[in-house]
Amino acid sequence: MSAASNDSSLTDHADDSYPGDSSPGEVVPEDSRTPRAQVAAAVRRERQRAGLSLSEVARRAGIGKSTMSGLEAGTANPSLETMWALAAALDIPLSRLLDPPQHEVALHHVRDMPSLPSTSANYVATLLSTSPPTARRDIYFIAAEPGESRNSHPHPAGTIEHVIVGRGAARIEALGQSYELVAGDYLVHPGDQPHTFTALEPGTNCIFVIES
Amino acid sequence: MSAASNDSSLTDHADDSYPGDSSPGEVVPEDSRTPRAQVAAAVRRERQRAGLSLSEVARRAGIGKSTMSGLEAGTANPSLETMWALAAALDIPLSRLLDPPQHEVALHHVRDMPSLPSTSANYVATLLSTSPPTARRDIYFIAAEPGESRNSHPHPAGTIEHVIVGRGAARIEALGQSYELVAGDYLVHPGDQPHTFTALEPGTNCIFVIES
DNA sequence: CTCGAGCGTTCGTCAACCCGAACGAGGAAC
DNA sequence: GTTCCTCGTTCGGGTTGACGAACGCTCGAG
Repeated sequence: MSAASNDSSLTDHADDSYPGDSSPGEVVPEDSRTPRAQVAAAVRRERQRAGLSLSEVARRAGIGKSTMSGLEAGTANPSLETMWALAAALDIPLSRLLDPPQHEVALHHVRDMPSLPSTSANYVATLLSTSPPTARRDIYFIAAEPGESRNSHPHPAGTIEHVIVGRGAARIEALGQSYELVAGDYLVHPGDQPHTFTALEPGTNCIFVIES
Repeated sequence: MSAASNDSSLTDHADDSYPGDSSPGEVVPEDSRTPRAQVAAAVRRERQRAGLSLSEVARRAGIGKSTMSGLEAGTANPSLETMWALAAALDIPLSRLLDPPQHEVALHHVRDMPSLPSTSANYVATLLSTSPPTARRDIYFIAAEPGESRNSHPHPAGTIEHVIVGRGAARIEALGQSYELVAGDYLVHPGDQPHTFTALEPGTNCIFVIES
């Protein structure tokens, strides 16, 4: 319970430069690629980030201190429920303890990316970013020309669609209403309802951020 | 490596309607909130998605069939290395086996767009969508003119920044590298590292999606 | 029909994960 | 000085996860 009482996270932790993992000749290879090492580093990092002691986290998570100790030492192979409790105690998604190397820089040129087959010739959608497992969101780049409207196929229930016009102008009809957007305008609407998209100017493009 | 190699997600998976799991009075409650049930469902889904048999996956992962069986039945509490091997065999990120059913949708119509005070006159950022407490992502619209570069203030650790250019061109420097983007180009990079943004053409605008 | 191969489940056995308790170290209060 | 609290680590012990083997089952070849 409790939860929510966590704050911090606003203070600027500039001291995260933590030494190269020390622990010299261990029984466990510091492969940094082995799951144990990754989780060990992540657990320690998140715990220190929350400003909590090892004992305190163990208490909140309802796990033994020894478990925590071995975990941070990289000598443990924790079970699912242990990690689950730990993530809950730290109030972070579980995957934050597992996805170690936050992706680096990746540049994608629109011409090199696979465009989706579009039913109409005046509408080209490019998938920029597929949703990683943790966060469910896709990012599309849309280039559209004036002409026929495009009826969006219905997305799963609960989907939310964000539309930002980067250039040109567009009309979006959703929930029986019609909205006109120019560059910079932003519309959010439920994606599971039928809606139509129409470019109003040549060279119109926009971004779709689709959350589910 | 890898990065962005995800595909699928474009095709409309309409076949995921899998029966309500039958098995009425089990020893294990189908809480669907307990980590076991979530992992059980995820494992089965991903395995069927790969078109592999339970035995085949077990063989590839180097784990026992019985382990797989219990896992999909929701009666097991797998260890970290077991899940790691499983994810590797299925060629998916580990966290895909753990992603919880994202809760409801907090739908908020954002009509007003408060512009942020910008240090430089050639750079206007507009907060389009603030992140609800559950999902951590903000969406900004940036209008920028050529001139001085803008040094982005450091975001909290773990933050990821997506940049999509809608119009014009821009140069972004991150992790010691310099990238030039034109309309439609998409760059993702860690937001907790120092980075600079420079517009290269008049009337440049772009979208920032910031995930933390 | 008979046979063989593959699938998914269940059943013992062994190893290991998890826990509580005890330990030494470092501070703060008195 | 002493006392008390907390931190993080190291031990036995009980519980449980992982494995291999055997089971019933379905499907297709001969």
